Amino acid sequence: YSSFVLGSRVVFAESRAELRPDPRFDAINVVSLAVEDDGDNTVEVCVLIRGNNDKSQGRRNLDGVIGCSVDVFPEERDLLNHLIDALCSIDPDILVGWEIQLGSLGFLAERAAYLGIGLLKRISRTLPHESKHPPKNLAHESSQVPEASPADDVIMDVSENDWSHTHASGVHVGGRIVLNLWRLMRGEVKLNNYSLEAVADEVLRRKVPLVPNKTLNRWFATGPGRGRHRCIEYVSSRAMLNLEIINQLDLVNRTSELARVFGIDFFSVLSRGSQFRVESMLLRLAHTQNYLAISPGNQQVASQPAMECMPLVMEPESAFYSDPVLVLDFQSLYPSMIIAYNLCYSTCLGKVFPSKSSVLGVSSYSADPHTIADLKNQLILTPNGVLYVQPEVRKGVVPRLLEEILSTRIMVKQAMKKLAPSQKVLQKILNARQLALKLIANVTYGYTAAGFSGRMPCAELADSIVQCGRRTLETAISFVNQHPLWNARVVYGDTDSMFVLLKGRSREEAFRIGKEIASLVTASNPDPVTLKFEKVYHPCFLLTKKRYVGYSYENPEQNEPIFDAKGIETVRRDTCPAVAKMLERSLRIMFEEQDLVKVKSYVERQWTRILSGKVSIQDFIFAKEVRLGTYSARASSLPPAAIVATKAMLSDPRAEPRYAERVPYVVIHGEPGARLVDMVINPYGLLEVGSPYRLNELYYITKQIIPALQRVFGLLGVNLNKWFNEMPRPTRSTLAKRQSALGHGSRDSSSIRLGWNKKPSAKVARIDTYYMSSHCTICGDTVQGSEIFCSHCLKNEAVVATVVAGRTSKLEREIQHLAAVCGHCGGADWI
DNA sequence: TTTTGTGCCTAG
DNA sequence: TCAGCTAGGCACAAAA
Repeated sequence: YSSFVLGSRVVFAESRAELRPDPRFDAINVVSLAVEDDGDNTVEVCVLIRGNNDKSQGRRNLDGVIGCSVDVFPEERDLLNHLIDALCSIDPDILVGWEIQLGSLGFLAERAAYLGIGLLKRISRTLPHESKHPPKNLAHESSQVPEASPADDVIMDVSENDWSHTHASGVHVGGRIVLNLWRLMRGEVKLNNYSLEAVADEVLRRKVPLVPNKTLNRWFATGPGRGRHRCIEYVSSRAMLNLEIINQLDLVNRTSELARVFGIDFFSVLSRGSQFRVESMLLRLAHTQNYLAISPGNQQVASQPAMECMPLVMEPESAFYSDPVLVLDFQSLYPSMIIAYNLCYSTCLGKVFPSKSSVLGVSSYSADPHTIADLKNQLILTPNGVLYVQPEVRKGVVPRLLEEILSTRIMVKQAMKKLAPSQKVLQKILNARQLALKLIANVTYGYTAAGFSGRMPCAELADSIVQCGRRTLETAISFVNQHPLWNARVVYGDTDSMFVLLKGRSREEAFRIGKEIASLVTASNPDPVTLKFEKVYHPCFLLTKKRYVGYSYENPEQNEPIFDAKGIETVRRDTCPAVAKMLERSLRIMFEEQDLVKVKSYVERQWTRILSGKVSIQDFIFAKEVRLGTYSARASSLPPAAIVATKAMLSDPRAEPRYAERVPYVVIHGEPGARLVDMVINPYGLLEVGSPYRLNELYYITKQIIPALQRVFGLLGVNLNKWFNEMPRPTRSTLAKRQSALGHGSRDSSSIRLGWNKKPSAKVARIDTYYMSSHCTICGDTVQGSEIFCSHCLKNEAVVATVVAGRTSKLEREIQHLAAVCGHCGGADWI
């Protein structure tokens, strides 16, 4: 651990026109390594450039600029060989890349293999394997050096392997951990897309530019000097970003802590599933008690009895509640059930009335009747008709494991409280540890119920856990409903939670009653079952099962409520931001003002903006995960996001989305009666100059925004469609005048595609119309006279340089890229 | 027009 | 080879 080093690399390669780099055609121009030494937390950057022989010139222009070492190689092979040497001497434990398969290390390996260099093998820490199938020619050509036969490097190391391809990266280096950072980020932060820019914004709170490969090429081609320097600086900054993100999230320490708690190795924490973690802990404990686990085959697992029990999910009384609603839930309900009722593989005596005799889970067992008779006062009967022995007879392994996990977690939490505020590192470690314990406690039930891939599931045991939980919740609900003093009613509950309506009570009273309920229900249940009083909603909407939203208060002193939504569009990623924003805003207005007139004027204002095109396209971009190759052949067509991805692949095979990558799309006007899948395009398609496409405002309003709002405000008797139909329609007069003044009036009208919008009256809103705007093309600030850019952006050298360099006809396209480089307006935004 | 199946994402 | 669970809502398109 002491010599721990992170290596991070970004590759920039040549590419042809708009295409992404392809190792079969495009040479590597720049490789940048950011190396962090865990001992002193220093970061060093090494840059390798392909260029002319004049090394001194390269150095002179680059030295000291970003504090990195730069080496220039005329030949690509030399560059790669030097890279391999550098990696071997740095000898990092972990190699990180943003996208390991098509970019970064994967690209390097593929390109190296193309040039006859076995890169992955040569940076491996393990000795070359005694190959099972040695190349036949090797015996005859003994002079051949190992790296001269790199073909298997590609086939074995960068091959298309379903599992490692979709879940890790498929790129392996012996003795080193290879991290595919974007995929790890999916589990760390919830985002609409997992580009480096989006993650840097979320994690580091920093806007970073996205410069297309094509632009990098142009910069690089200017040779030693400013342009090439900018290219190198950009590539290096991307490499360092990887390290910064990892450090900000404390990824390495947290993963190490998980590895320590579960007793598994570092990479398995990231690459293996929950079963592996549960087993690691369970088997270790089981062995100390002289138990061995059974190993049923796939057939056995598949043929175990079906599970019959379901958690309780109440149908909520859908309504707007202006009275306080309490939210209480059982803490770690399933682990509590396992402990309280001694539920375990090792304590189960089977069903009282078995449908098939002597079957228990994946195996067979029938309890001896005499034994059962002897134990008759020491048995536990679960609500699904399964017998278990009491802990006095035999303490189960799973209950013991969970008891230890839960009590350790309490100890860790207490230890955290005793820490001085200065002990931040220890604080983080202990916090990671208690989270790991919580995590493992909650998936232990899943282990017993793992049907598809389970290594040791047990249907009866899983059913007992669920049904005990269900009975506990049902008992609590009727207890609350029947209590004579509270006048309370449970209006919703899901698995382990209760929503209690207190009609006509104040929030203060609600907090008092909430505490009472929690302590009485806890007292009426066996240890360690605990009902926790979580919060008071005041007011709230209950919509359907698993969908509700309210203003929440966690203690009586709290004055500012928290907007708390579950399951609705504001927290979902399968709608566009416009829907989420409008829904949240109107809910807040409703909660704060309790006045539908104000809600109505808000949504009408927004609809007007949308219809007049005064909106940011960003708010209308959908982004959904795409898993090409998994779609049903029976279905009529692919989902919209998959359509967009497939289209992109037609012109550039390297644009294929990674498995489960989120692919963005917008909905545009189409032929009347067109299906949705015929009206989706990549968002960039809308921004191109002369684009015939137009955002389908009516689709967004009538198919996305209105239904979402209707589900909420319909509960108050509102008809959103009526609101929309009776709303005065905005005219696009300002825009139309401007266009006709430019002589652009109807040039493209024949190519306008029309869909929902039956009247072909709308004009094309194109980027060049904004040239007549009184706003800066880049940042939107007001400008003087006929200026295109505001004074701030004009002061930005990078912007001006690129504008002046480009010919006027190119200007329009460049503007998309300019927004990314502008230091004033923060960069990555759309225009 | 209603029902059914697929896909996606979330709650717990 | 490798893979915790179920319930549930909703959009969409095709079949009934």
